[in-house]
Amino acid sequence: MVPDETDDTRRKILYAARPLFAEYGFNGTSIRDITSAAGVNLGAVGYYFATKELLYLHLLQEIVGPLAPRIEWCMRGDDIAPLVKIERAVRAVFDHIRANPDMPAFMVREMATGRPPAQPILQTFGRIAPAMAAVIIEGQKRNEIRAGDPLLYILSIIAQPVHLFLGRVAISHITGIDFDDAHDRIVDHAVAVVRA
Amino acid sequence: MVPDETDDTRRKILYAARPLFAEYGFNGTSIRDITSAAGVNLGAVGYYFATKELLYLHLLQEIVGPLAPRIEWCMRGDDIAPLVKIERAVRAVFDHIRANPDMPAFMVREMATGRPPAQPILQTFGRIAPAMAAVIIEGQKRNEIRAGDPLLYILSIIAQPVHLFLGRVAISHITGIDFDDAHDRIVDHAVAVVRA
DNA sequence: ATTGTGTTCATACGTATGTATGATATCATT
DNA sequence: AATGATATCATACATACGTATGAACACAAT
Repeated sequence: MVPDETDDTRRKILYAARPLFAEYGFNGTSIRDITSAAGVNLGAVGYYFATKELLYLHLLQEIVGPLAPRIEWCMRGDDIAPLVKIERAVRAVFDHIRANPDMPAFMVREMATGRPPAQPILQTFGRIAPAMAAVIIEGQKRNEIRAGDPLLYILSIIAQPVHLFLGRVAISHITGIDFDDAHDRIVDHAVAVVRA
Repeated sequence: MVPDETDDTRRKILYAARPLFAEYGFNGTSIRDITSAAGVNLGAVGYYFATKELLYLHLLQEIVGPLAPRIEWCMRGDDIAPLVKIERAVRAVFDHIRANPDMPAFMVREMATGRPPAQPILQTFGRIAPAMAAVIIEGQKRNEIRAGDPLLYILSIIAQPVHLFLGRVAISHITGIDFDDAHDRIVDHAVAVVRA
């Protein structure tokens, strides 16, 4: 029947699959990798998610889905300046990434294919974009935000944290410098860039 | 550089493999996909590149390698203001992406894995980073560039074009708006963001 | 014509893959 | 104790994969 939220095996699969998909991608992760990392039987993925792709999509929804209501919340409030709302959104994205460290890898892999991203991403962005665009346009009316395509600004606001986060790891590999303890510094950097 | 009938088998393989790796990733692209797209025999990859991974690395070098001397060139010139050098670098990255539309996908897939990027990327960034850092530090000394970690700025400068380019495609899928003819607008947006 | 060298070809091999199947185990309800 | 729904398990199966192999071919040099 409908699998319970408290179902142990199901949770174990989701928990194990997340970092594997993030690091090795969809095609680079086998069901056997997932089930053996989760310590469950090979057939468990088929039992709970029918196919590997449905498992992946469920995970994607779990990872990017919660971002939409968070951003929408940041855009609310008639007495709050547009720029402040935007800054809150940037911080919300960073917060979300900190709580879901695999999110950048998932997102970026989805965008790397030239084809339409998977439904969970389309859906989430379909909610975020209009809310943010309205705020940006309002800010531009008030001359508090520089003129320019709102969509490009939104793109920057979302992409900036994602790429800073991914780049942080790459840079530490290249230069040996570790930004692990510099989360706040990176956030401030991104906020400064976006504000400007 | 479009391969015609007289082109070398080796070239045909590289030409066919490039967009396949970009769209489907390393694991999502089979040697059979590549050779049949290239119209060559299955064994040709083994003959010219020994393994699929060496073919991939050769391609990666071909795609990101030329960026290093270009950026280094942009950083040269004692009588040129640091900010101008940086702006030239941003435009150079966009130019390079326009000439190599698959570059963002390759780069981003490399960074998505939490592990060290492949050698061609490490090598290229190892050349770019010191040159740009010196210019940024010089600009900060002159109070022409805001204080902050030079590495983070470099990261932004490289990542910004890559992500704007990838995001452009995603946005057109989500909103239906096509930025195809808006290359200059996007470049100016990125330059403005970086300058600020 | 023969040789030698570089290239192309069809095909084979072992392994890994996603998914399906049917048996077995678990456990609340009767 | 018996039943029946749910979950776990080992295993089977067809296919796809990367790579290896050796024959066939092209063709310039002898």
